[in-house]
Amino acid sequence: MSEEKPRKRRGAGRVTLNTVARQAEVSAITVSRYFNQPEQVSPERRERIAAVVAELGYVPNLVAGGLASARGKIVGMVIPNISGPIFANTIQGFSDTLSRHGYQLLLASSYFSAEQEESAVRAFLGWSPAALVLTSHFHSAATEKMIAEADIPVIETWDYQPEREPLQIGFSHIEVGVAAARYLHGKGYRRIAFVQNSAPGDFSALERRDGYLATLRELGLKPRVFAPDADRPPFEAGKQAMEALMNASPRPDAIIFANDNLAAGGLLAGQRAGIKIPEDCAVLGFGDYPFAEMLLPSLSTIKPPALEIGVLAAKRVLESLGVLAVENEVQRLNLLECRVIEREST
Amino acid sequence: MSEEKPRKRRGAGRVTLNTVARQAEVSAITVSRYFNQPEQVSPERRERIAAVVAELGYVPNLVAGGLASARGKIVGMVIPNISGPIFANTIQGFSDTLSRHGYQLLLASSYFSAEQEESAVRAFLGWSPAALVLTSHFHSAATEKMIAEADIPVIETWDYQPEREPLQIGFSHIEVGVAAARYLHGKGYRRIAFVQNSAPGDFSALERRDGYLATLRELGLKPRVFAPDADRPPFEAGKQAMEALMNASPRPDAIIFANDNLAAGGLLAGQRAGIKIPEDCAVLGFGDYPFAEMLLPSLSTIKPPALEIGVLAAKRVLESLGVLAVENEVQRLNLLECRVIEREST
DNA sequence: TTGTATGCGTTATCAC
DNA sequence: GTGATAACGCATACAA
Repeated sequence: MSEEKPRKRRGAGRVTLNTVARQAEVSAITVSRYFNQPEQVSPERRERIAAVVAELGYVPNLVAGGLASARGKIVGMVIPNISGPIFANTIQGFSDTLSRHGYQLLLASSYFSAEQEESAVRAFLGWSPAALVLTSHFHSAATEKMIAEADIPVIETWDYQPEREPLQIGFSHIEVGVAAARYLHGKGYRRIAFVQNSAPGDFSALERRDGYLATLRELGLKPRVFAPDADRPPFEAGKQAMEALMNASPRPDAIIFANDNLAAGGLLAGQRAGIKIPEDCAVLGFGDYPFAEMLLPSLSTIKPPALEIGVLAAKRVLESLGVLAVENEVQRLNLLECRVIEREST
Repeated sequence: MSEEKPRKRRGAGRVTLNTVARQAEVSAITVSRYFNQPEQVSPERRERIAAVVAELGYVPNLVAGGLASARGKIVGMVIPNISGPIFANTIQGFSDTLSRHGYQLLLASSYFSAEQEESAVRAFLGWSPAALVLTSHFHSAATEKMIAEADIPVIETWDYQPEREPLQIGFSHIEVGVAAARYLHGKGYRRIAFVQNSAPGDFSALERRDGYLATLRELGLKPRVFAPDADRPPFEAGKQAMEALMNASPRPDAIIFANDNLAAGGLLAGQRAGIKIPEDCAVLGFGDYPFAEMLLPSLSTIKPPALEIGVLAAKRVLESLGVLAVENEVQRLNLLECRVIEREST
């Protein structure tokens, strides 16, 4: 009796490729081809297989496939924090684009910590992912080594460093700092301060500061940087900064915050202290978080291409896997634009 | 020469368990135990193995392990949308708790579509995940069938339906509707309206509405439900609702919005139209999105336990896998609380 | 505590 | 276009 299923140790009675093959009266490899290169299977058998697959509710075991091919249909992504209002869009765009092509997203967060990133990358590599997507170009030495040896596409997002080897999708944080300073200068502000992020590992924010510093010097203005206490929650950090700067002399007439959370904290603190925004002091953020347009006054900010980064990263991954046709020529660098969103606070 | 590596077809020259075993002069299974049950390996060999692992930079192949054990250290999660301000916290809590115990997160979004959820579940099952986490109890028949046959823990989050079999972690949306109506009634409002979500698949929001309806009838008040156009972006849907309701007669003196995005849209539209909030009309949201406290007037809302849901879901998963000790007795239901956050808009 | 034999479900290789 | 066979790298079962 071919019905007699031998008692297996583990996946007892599970429907496998062989079950389907037997029932459709073809070989296992033909069923495999039915899923991976359907055009190589004759239409007649295709139908037979399709019927059996539907009847048995067969789901291909991607783990076995991954082991056999040493390349799983899975892509690892490490992001500083999942719930952050900007990165969430990147994840969304990335995940959706991937899954539309049969790839799955393996996700972990690093909280701006190189160690956490390293352990995430290590864990991901154990799944022999088809590709890896990281954030920024700041990694531990061990991470650098792993990705160099992994022999899979690695993409760095939210950053742009021409001299680096990995494919990059993002923008220059230094240029954002430059653009912020120039924009405020163009509006007539002259005592422009910069408030750093309170998260210690956010090196990209420091690059924005550096762009600001260089630009102010270039313009012959005196830069003024305020650093909130490390690890202070962003709203409070913004408040702390605003209070400190408003009591300083000379008092700034415009403040660039490292991100919108800080800016919102600063904005509210300023209003509470009776400071008119933007008349007494302009406020500029970064991120264009959803609430930016809902504040009173609404928050001027610099909008990073968060969703585009995710979508483009997925496209580049799929391209380098041969799943998607390559757009134009192969581009090693993918520089996107940040836009200044002018609202009421400047 | 034992150095002579035979040319392999696929993972040519890759460092495997056997490479480590040979170099450490132990058997492969001992190295396997070193990773999975270290306490069963003698300290002396542990050291030897550790040294070789570090030297070779060996990373266990989780794909092979998953195939052999028919249970990967991976957990699938389907969430309506990743970038939504509330679900993001659930993902964050879930992912972090999992990864702290060596499990990885496989993530997909459904956009409130049962079909997309189904295809995500199907793809996940191919990875033989250790567990599956879904949102709400609304699934397609095929999904129900798959999770019933999968023989792995399945947890439903953001919901609570006592009669259902799967483990649930969440709260009763009906009760949220009840609480919202009772709260406003308690504050003296009598013409209380409800604005539905514009996303058609958000059935949980409809349950909140049902709770509202039941309560208003119970209180002897006349309910009034407004449904914005389907798929209209939330801010605009809120605006549409507010404008429609303010021109209605009798005009409501309080509005419950299906979520904070709608509420924010309504709030701004109301102010623009010269309506004083909460004097002319109170506004209550749901979600406690980050911007809620930053609006002017700040938005009263109902705060769901987003982060806790994620953390608790991960804990329950790990418990049922035997990774974590079970808290107290095994609980099939995990009912969490939503709190009314009273701010200026009510 | 440690080791041997075997199989997990698929795909690469090569032959037809 | 189709199939037989041998890996892929690890963990289970059982023995020592």
